[in-house]
Amino acid sequence: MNESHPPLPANSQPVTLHDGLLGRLRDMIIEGELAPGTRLRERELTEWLGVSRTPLREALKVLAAERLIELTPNRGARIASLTEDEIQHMFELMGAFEALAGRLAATRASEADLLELQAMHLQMRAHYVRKDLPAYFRLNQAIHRRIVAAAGNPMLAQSYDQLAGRIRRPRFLASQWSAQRWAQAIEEHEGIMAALAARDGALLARLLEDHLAHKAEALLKHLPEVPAEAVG
Amino acid sequence: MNESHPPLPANSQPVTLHDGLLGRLRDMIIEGELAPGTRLRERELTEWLGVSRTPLREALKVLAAERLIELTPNRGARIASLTEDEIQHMFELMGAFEALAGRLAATRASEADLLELQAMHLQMRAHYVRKDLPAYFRLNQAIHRRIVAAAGNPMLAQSYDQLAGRIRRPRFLASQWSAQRWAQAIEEHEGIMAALAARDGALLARLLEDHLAHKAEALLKHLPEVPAEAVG
DNA sequence: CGATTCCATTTTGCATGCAATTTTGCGCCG
DNA sequence: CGGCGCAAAATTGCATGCAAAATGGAATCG
Repeated sequence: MNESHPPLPANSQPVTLHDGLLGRLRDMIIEGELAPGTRLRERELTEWLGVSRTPLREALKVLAAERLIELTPNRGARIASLTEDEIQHMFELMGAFEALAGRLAATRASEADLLELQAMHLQMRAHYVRKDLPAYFRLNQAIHRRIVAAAGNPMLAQSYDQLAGRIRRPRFLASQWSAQRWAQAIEEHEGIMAALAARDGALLARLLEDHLAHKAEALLKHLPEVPAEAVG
Repeated sequence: MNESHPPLPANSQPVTLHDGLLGRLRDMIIEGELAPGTRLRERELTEWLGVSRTPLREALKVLAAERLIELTPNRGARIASLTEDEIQHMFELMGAFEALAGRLAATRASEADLLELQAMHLQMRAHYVRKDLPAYFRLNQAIHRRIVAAAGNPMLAQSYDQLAGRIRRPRFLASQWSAQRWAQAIEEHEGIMAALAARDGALLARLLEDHLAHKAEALLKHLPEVPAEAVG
């Protein structure tokens, strides 16, 4: 009998049905295919996804635990919506996550981490020059996620990912920010990369937190312009 | 038809079976009735809890999402265990949570919050004098939770609660610390209360983080003495 | 004309049954 | 005596069926 982990290639293919459903539904919610407030009827989803209710219900329970949907007894599920206050609170928390990640990454990041982040940064800059907002947005998220990973604290990475998932949709929808804000964001990223290269944890933490605060400010300023159903 | 929230008295009684199970199982794991690594067989649990497999499986999925159990496809569930590294990472993250809570609570706490915390603090001190460790432990957790609540950020409170739930068992098991550490903890709490009363956010954040770091240090020093099955 | 009550329909919650995978026990061979 | 293979038993994953609750709408009453 062997108790050690099998050589799983990370989260490869989902072997169970409910796990696959979970991933698909999570993506659909985060990508914004399902608007907040939308009611999810089990029968409807089972027909659409080609499975029975049992695995679907299991997936819904998990999504509710992740707060991506709201599940009320006997009244079904609806896509969770975020108030402006909740978004503000999330950014507050994200700021603490990023600051901690910065402080840790400054001392724990490997040289390979730094090189990879530099490469990602340069490519993101290229997306900026080409004004390819979706690609820029994705790579931006990836860079921040990579910094968190370089902090070498899987618990932090978990919590970060969960919060990032919940807040991603309004962030994307509101990313039609002004060209000026975009330029400022790039500049801030330059500073972040420099602080990381210098392994100045205190500075990196401050820059990351400020950067996020600016993002929050830009988002909240543009929130009223975003379709109401998109944020709740 | 009315879309506003019904007048739910918060989380009263669980109306659904799986929700009730979820609470019971969560408590059993956190309280340590179920040792880490223990295999959970569905049939066994259903007989023990008097329900069918369907609601039980839904509850297990949620517990897995909260990382209180590990669920491997076709191979069932076992109580999650924590390595020493994971515990260390959790404390690192908890430190950031508490620091943020302290910074926010210093400016956002109401006078009622301060009064209630003072009362709790005094009672905890009484438990200390009586050397009632379990009562002290519970009230200590409650005080920290109350500070987090006073920070006025529900998202922070959520993340904090989830992490605290996962780490609570080893903390309790290792709380047979030396009398000296216990005295030091009380002293640190005095400082924390003072900083809060003075609404000095920076100081409060630092004191809370240091306090937690000391707890982590004491716990990790005593970990080897704790039964292996209790931490994994 | 608006609000209410009642009933048909829909939808959720749970139990059970079956197929597939894993685990376990035993005989067999080296 | 120890390792291997195979079959029986146990266990998990999923689908379906039934009961309870909620939803929608028409008929009724004020």
